[in-house]
Amino acid sequence: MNKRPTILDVAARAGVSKSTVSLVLQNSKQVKEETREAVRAAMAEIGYVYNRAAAQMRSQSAGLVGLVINDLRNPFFTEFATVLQMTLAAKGYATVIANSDEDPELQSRLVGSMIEHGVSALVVSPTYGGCGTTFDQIERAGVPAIQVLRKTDARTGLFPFASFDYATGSALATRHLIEQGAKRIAFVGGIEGAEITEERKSGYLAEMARTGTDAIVFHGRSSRSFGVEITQALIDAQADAAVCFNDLVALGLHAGCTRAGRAIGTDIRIVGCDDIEDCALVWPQLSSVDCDIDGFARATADRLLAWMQEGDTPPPEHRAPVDLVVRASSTGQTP
Amino acid sequence: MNKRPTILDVAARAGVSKSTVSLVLQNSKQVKEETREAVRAAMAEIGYVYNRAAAQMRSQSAGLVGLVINDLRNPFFTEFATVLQMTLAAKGYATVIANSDEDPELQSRLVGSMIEHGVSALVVSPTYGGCGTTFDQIERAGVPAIQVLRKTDARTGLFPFASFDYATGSALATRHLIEQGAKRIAFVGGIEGAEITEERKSGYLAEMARTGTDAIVFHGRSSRSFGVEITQALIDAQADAAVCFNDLVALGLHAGCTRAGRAIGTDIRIVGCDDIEDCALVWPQLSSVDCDIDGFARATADRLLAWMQEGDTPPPEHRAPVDLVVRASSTGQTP
DNA sequence: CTGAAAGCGCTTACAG
DNA sequence: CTGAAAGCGCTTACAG
Repeated sequence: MNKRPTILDVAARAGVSKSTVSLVLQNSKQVKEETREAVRAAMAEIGYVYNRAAAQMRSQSAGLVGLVINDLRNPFFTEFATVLQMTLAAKGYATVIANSDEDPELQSRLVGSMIEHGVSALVVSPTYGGCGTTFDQIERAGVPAIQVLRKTDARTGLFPFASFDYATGSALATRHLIEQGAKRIAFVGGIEGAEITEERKSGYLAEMARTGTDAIVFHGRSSRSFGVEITQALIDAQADAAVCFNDLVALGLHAGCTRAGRAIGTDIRIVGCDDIEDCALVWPQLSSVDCDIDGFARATADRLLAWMQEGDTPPPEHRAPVDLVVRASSTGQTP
Repeated sequence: MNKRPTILDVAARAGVSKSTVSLVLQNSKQVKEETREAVRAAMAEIGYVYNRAAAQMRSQSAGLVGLVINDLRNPFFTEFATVLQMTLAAKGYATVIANSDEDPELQSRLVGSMIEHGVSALVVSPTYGGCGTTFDQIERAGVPAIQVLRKTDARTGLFPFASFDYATGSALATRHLIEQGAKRIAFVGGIEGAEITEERKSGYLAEMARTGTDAIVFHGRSSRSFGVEITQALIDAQADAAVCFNDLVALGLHAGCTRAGRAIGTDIRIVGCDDIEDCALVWPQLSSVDCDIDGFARATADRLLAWMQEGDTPPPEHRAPVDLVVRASSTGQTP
């Protein structure tokens, strides 16, 4: 294979100088339409490919955005990553995606690598604990970065935070269960002490306090398997309803109750959180707090682009609204 | 913010020449241990960050691998992407991940962008149809690329293909259902004519032919929602068992049967394919053809690294073995 | 609107 | 083991 042609080859072919070729590459309007066409034709003829490394070196911008996610296997994050990536791609940015797998040390290495690659900005859904290094690193490199869905660095002026209004979401869910006649409502899932858990729990606790009912809390992992495992404890506690930390826990509980022969929607009412696709695809269908993750991902991409390109720093804290989607798992009414 | 320090600054600080710094960066053993330490210390003191764009430009290698997936939201692909990314990260490669969303035109643009970014290799799970452009592009750029899970370009010498032995998998599933006493076994899901569908179906058809039983085939999308939708058609066809194209279809069918009041494992026996995590987390648990996607992803990463680094071209076609995991959805025996 | 020249921060032979 | 020099393929002022 020959070495790749450069702008010099294109220039020779088109009979112009290499500066002109460079300007065409940047869509500068100082170049006459005819010339532009001629250059484009020359590029096509000799199979020219743009060398971004060279451009990046000179212009200090790579057209690359870094995305580091604490758990990429979780479908909620997968959806976020996918939509963010596709939105950025439509604007000409490639996305380096990495899963930190809840490992702060790995997260820090990944971020370091992305900085070396010259990412123009970072989006981080951080691990809990040990994030200091990571954000200090980002600060030193001077790369714009936003924290999404989890806030682990308090400097939201430097690292703006965007998430959903989860407290309202769980309050809505709890109130709905009370209206359905539930008497013993449990909160299930989420690691105790994690900011997001406390936030989602706060709406539940507020409603329980308001109605003078005892709170029943089962903390744990945010996975289907935790939902399955905790089912018996809920039955033992005579819970007749559950506000779950997220849909995975709710779906696990759903499976656990089916297994235990408890009628979902009557014996036990379940509400999840995130409204992932599976909620509408299990039977009975699962009620959930709907977070418009596609819209959130697109908005995040837009905020990031405005920051990178126009220098508009996003607001320190943004909360996207949420919505309760009522289905059979909390009403017992199968459509 | 000051501009970032370069190797010249490091060299000045450490009192050596910039060549020496460069050698330290590359872990060359021509540098004395003491010198190496001094250089490292200098880098830490002044907060040096390696500039890969510059390195890439000179050395023609970016330490970047491109991954293009036809459907990144599918948990099977998500798992593949995640493990591949993590394995490559452990070897010092960053991964640019993109979802082509089954759109050949988008796929071609994404691949073009990755080539511009100077990826050292590509892993593609291609869209069906219109892949010609994409692979021609890759060929012109001379970038090593492997096709995974779907083969859309016949030039497997140029673009080695790696997948699972799906035909054996569906044959195993079908034989198992026959042994369980199923009389009317359907094949459910998968777009007719797609190579992977035909491959999975072939094992089923072979077993049906071997036992002289009529085949019942319902083609369609590979999603949960298709599984839900097709349930009634299966009931109408008096099917008592289903070999599903994948787990998503099987899980949709699972939900549909629960809704319709059909006892899974007795009235209707279901086997999925891929053995994603959810199979063990629904009730009754779902039997499935286990594809060790983690192992496959790691093996793919290794093959890719050997190709990039040693020039070892992978074999034109690789088939990873599969395994039938029997659970309650096909036996009716709840553990 | 186009051309000649400098330089981005590294790596790579080549001397010493 | 270390230093001086060239060059990777672009972009960016600066003239014309």
